[in-house]
Amino acid sequence: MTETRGSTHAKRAAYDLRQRIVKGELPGGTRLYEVALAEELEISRTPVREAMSRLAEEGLLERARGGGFVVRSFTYADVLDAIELRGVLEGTALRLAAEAGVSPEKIQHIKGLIAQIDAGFSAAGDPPDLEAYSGLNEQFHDDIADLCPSGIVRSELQRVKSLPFASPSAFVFRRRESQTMTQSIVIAQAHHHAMIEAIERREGARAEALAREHALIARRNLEEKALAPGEGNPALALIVD
Amino acid sequence: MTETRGSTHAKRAAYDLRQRIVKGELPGGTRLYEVALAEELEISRTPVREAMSRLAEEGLLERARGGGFVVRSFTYADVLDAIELRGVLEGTALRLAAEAGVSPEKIQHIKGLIAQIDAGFSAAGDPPDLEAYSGLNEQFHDDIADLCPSGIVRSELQRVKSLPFASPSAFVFRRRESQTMTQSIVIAQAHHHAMIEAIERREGARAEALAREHALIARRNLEEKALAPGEGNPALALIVD
DNA sequence: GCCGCGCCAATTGTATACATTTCAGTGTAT
DNA sequence: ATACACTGAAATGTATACAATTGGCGCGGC
Repeated sequence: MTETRGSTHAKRAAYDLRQRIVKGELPGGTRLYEVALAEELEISRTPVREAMSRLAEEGLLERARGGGFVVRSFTYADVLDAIELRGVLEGTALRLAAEAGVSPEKIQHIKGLIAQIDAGFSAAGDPPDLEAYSGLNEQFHDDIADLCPSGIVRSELQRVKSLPFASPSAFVFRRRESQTMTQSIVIAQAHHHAMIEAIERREGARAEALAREHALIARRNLEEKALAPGEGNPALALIVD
Repeated sequence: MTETRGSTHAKRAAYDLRQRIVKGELPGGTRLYEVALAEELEISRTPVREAMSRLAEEGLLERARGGGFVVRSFTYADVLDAIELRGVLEGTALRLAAEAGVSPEKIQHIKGLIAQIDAGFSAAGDPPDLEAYSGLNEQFHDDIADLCPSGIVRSELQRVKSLPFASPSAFVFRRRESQTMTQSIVIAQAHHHAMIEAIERREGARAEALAREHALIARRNLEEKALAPGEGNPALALIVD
């Protein structure tokens, strides 16, 4: 390993391994051998173990019986479930935010983000720049989760979002895929408006329901995409079956 | 360290550290120093690091900036939130089970557990053996979670339950605390009956609502207990403020 | 007084040798 | 044929020496 990034061998190894797993080069179920990886990365076993431990914390590896680590297997059903779970946790985060109340400044900040997304829509109604939308969408989801007063809920939501296919931006595709894809973005943006309105009005149940429905868009996009296997979304490379 | 339990030094050290953290001997925010712990446990730094990694995976430790680990801090609010989150995740697990349908054999198994708990109630209506109730209650919660068809949801629920104060049995106290405590067990058992009925009838929303309400019993027990600080529940020792 | 710089001790990061465990393969006895 | 025990290679577990980094402290300059 020359230089991927990071300051210590362990961090670089973790980054490198993470990339390989997400790209599907190390399929689910693959056992990782310390010696082999150490030789390959030209470091000793110690930082390799450290890296594997970090990835286990992230949920990308599992400890194997009798020691060692195995790449965690994700089935197609797991991906669908992870997206649904993300919706459940985002819903809980928003409900708690709505119930506790959120300062007007924070509400305005979120509304500003939503307005930025609105500004990206052309008169025709579809966004000219999916790349920009993806970034703003991710920002929106991060910032709205921060409204949740519970650190426990925030951290568990963050944990689920860290799974590469459960991120809110995982299935905003980078080019116009179909009519329904662009339509789904319009619907998603309507959800964004409704979510912050629900929080502002302290309508917890509505905010929760919206977040769940919102996640179903990602789920539907995936299902549509999976039926038409084109150039393959990179976030799906680690699905084993 | 002579022998707590486990087969390797790392596992024993993890067990030992876990105990110390849960008992409050290592309060939240405490930094763990490898050398000091290694000398204390009479092992080398390597298994100490391994143990700390495992506890970080469990969520009991956090990686500190600049390396090393710190005992995670849990506030009283965190504990309440964790219980609520457990309810949300159990609710999701039960809803998915209800929606997917559960085999009659598994339903019967759960009903058998519930009947065992019923059998423990005396004619007067309160359980003679809180210890036995606690065990059966934990078993019930474990087994009902296994009905969930989603491995992702099961594992995240398991993760939250592993926090010592978020376990379903954390606030079933070992002796009769008060009139309301024993009453709450009667109510909890009614929830148990209703939950399996909801799953059997494939009433997903009802099952979800019941699980959330059920968790609120634990939350209420804790709140009542916290107002009257008696001999201190061990599961609460790790709360920092 | 306050800021910045550099040094030093403490702590973690890394390499490596050695110990132990695991597991598959193989043989034998039942 | 199956079960069991043995064996040995391969893997992880452990100890330890050394390297690199961090963070605090004091000194000096401004």
